[in-house]
Amino acid sequence: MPILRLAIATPLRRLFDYLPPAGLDAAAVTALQPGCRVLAPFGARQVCGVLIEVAEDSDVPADKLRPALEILDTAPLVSTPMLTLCQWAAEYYRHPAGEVLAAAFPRGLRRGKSSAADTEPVWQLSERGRGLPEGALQKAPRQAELLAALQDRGAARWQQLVAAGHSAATRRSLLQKGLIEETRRPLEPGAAHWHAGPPLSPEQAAALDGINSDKFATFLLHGVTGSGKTEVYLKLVERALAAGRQALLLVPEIGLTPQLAERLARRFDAEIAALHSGLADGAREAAWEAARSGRAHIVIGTRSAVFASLARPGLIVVDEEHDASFKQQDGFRYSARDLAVKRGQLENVPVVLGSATPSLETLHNAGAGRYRHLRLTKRIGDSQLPGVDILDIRKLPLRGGLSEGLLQAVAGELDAGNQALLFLNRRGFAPTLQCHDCGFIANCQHCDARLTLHRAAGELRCHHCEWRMPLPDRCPSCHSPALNTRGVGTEQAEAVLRSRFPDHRIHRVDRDSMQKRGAMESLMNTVNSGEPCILLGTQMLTKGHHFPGVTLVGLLDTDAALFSADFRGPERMGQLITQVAGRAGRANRPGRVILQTHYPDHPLLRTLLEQGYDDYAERLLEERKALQLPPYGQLLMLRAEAASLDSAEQFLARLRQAAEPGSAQLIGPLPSPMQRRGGRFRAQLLGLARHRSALQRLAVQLVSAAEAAPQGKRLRWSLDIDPLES
DNA sequence: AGCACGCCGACT
DNA sequence: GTCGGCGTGCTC
Repeated sequence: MPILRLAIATPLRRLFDYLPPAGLDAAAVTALQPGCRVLAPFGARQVCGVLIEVAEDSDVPADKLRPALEILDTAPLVSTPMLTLCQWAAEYYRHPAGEVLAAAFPRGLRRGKSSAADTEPVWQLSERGRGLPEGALQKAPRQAELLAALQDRGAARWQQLVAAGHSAATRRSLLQKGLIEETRRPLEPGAAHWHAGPPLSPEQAAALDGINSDKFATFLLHGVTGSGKTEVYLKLVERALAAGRQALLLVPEIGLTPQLAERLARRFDAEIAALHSGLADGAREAAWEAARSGRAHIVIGTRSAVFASLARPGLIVVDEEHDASFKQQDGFRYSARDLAVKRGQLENVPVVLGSATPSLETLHNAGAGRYRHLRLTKRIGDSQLPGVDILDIRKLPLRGGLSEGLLQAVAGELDAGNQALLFLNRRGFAPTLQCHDCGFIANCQHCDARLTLHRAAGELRCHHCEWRMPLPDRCPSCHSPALNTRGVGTEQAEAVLRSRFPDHRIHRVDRDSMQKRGAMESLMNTVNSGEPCILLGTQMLTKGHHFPGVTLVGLLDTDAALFSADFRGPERMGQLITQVAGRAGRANRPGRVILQTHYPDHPLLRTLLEQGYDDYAERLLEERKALQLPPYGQLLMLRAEAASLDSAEQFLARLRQAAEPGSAQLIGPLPSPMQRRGGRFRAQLLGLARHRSALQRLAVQLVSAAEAAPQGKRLRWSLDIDPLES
């Protein structure tokens, strides 16, 4: 008796065996293809699982096997390489296969909804229509035209007919006469067309030349900001489309999707499917189906799009590959960048990782010859990459975090008709509220964190949980009215800039000011109209956006990054400063970057600014090597969250005891960096290994110990392979 | 994760 | 007497 082995979306880390549904003969069962969805009873409910294999027999006792209810698809909804990728990811990240596969489906299809994507509705001549004598319908020229069109084309999508000028009224008349009919036909991709873009610079041409494979190979496209990486991507997409294949482009944030999509749409007359978390279920399903059926020529999306099946994959691009948003930070903690590379291998297509500031992992892979390293060192046009001026702000008076020197530089640019961009990675008015009389500090009741003052909202808010409260007018502890703020957020800097530059527009760009949908796009339009203005914002401002009119970039306070407890702190700082600085002086205007700091002689800062990101990264790699940290060592992190720190730590201590780490090393349990968050206490156990295999063995042991531990059911725990935060 | 079963408090 | 609280146990 053949057995259907299903992946079911449940936290249980195993596959489930079923008997074939009643009424299916043995031949039909063995012909079933993995990747089809199967409806099956699961405990007291019905679930939709994915067929992984048709097996000969089962280890499960025969009396426990239940028959599946229905095979939902005639053809696999997940392509074979994607099925392999999901199983690989389940193993690698030690995550339940059913949940990994669930990530590969849009919500509706995950629940067993039927997929109509294999066919599309088309109009064609009916039996009677085909038999109509020549020259009929003379009194209805519109109908005759539509009839003739269908005669020529055979069958056509209604959209195509509308585009050719036919109307719904004409269609209705012909339908009533029984001359045409609507049927469904298998989906066929339309032809893609495009126009040649601007001529490539010699460097771009050389890079394009270097990415010379239509088979699997990984390329690092390492190009300074403004060097025209996107243009190289477009040429690569062109190549894939010319070969009749699809291109997948991954970007870090939703905000970047419309921009790239728009640029693609301008170049390509082709179907472009966008996949990101901001999409409603219906739109998401449609885009996903367009990708899977092969109708979409280009698929662009965020992290989760790495799981979108493609009928004819030809290229995978990961833009801004260093960006942390490619790593999912909860639940199934995968790295879309790393999976993109694995996917390229499984589908045998080239993978291009692009960045101005590549991650140390990627640089290391390139250095080891696993990735081909292609460089773009020059900016397009004559524009120069600006140097960074350090502004020593020790002992200087600051207003809203701004020194007089920086304010004057801003004034100079505005007077010259230019735009200035100021970067402050802290939203709100001030990060701390303190009583001047008794020293009381407003802390969150649920987290080990200070409450941020939001003046416009008249609130204190926690940036780590949902907690917020009205701004008190007296100290809650000693009732003194002498409440002071400490530190500066974007809201405060904005207020200072407004009073200093009343005649200029100041655009604040952070999560609070950009809540409305389309706010970013309308801002981009205003700013790119070229009017002199000040842009003030957080990270949001730095990711990929182009501001051609910006000639001055100011970094108000990046000092905190110099003293990060996390070993990745310096890497992130280098990427951030380099990325922000890169926003200045595009097009043909020279740019200038001013960095305010209390530590002008800090060695990290000096290396970065004097030698540039590449040498800086080289130095960081040497340090990582000496400490055997990634990419020279492999990490895993087991986190636990409980009602008390004690129980979280006890749980982890138990796991540590149960594990035989072999050559791997275990550190902890230790309280997590922010011990209490959202009212729960967090602790962690870090695993370090020289080799992947040792880390994998450790991961297996820790997970089985966690599942066996009696406390395991009462507290929340999670395993993070290749964690970004430690 | 769901969902059922099971054993103790305040309601018609 | 029952409706329902969430502890614990299972899912091929």
